[in-house]
Amino acid sequence: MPELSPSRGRPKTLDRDQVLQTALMQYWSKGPNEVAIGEICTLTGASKPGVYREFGSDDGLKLAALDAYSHLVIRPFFEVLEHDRSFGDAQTALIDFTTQDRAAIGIPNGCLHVAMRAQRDKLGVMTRKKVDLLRQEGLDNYAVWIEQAKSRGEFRMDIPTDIVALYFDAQNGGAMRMQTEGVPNDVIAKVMRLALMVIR
Amino acid sequence: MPELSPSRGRPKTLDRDQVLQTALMQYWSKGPNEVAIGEICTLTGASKPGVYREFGSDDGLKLAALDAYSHLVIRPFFEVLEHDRSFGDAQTALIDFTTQDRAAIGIPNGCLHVAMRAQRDKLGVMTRKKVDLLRQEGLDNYAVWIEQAKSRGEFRMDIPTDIVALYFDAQNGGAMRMQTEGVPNDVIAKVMRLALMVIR
DNA sequence: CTAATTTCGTAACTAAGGGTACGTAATTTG
DNA sequence: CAAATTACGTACCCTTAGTTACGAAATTAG
Repeated sequence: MPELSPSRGRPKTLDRDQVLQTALMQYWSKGPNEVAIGEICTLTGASKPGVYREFGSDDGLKLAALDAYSHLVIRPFFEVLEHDRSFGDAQTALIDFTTQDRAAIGIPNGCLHVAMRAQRDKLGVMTRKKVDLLRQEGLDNYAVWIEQAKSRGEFRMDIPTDIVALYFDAQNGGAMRMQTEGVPNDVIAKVMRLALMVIR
Repeated sequence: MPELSPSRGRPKTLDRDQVLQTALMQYWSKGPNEVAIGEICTLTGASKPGVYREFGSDDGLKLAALDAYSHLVIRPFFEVLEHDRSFGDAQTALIDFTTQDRAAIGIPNGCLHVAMRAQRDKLGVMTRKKVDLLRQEGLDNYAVWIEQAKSRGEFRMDIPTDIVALYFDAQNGGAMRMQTEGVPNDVIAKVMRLALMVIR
């Protein structure tokens, strides 16, 4: 059902991927509600009707950007936890991932998902739904990781898994907020190491 | 220099305090950028020019609301830490304060200051400045509390005070975000107790 | 009572930003 | 080439929300 290069008609010139990447970077660096569609058009040279034809609405563009973000950042983030290393190794890998030097690799500080969670009410229905879904998936990912560690005897059994999952989610959110607020990455790393001391 | 009831002229009818309280509650419960000035006018029966005469601008009204909030909530919050009880007692008092049943006492969930920090870029210059000030004051308050606990031997000396202060700030932010997202208070309390296990 | 003073509130103005109507351009099919 | 088809982008529309111009209303001083 997708329009796979129709044989007739005027050829498409709008660069979907360029618009999407630009939108993603703008939303990520400035916040999802500080960027107007017209601004993305100016930056990419696209026309407003072109963008609307491609993404349907503001909500659609934000959804597409968040989806791209989830593949670019969130998925790799949770893959760090999966690879069967020890609980301790995974934790340091997680801290490294979170506090790596963003400027050096050309990506913005903070987390688009965390930012969207903080502005949930201002988002369209589709994006909001995706935000909620990603939040739940994140908690689930933490949960399986923790259960695994418990079954290996690497984590204390006396704290419910869902509480620990919320705790990790909170630490990540806190780290991302600090980064947004300009706290240096090495300081954030120290705070995260403190946070992970609950693990004996 | 304040206009203390001028002897002449039409008497003022605008109820400053009512407008301020309404604005505070609206910003607090819905978020500082989800409430239009016109809405506050409708709710209070005030006229827009009246509100502007009293508060100067949107920025001025938000500043006044945040200031009221700091006296109503933030100050009492940090006073919990001051009263010379043990570090452990102060911690449980802090959790109780944070996770008390808001609906029962008629105050909104979440924290206006945390919400404003997340929307910092959308605020006017005056409110933004106040937000930053309150953040710094908060960190300072945590710091003196921690130093005190250290000097009493109630807290490990091997972690820098400023790191612990950022950690506490992050936990509070996380708790407030959970509350906003609808996590039940008893669950939040459990997460906070886990967070405070770093203390020995 | 008149002038001076202070506040009131209706009815605008203005800018920003999401969204689209519509005429035009570029292609393929027959 | 004509018809059908698909995409393009200028120039709007419309709503929201912050802000104010301005004439009327209340009050006191002289």
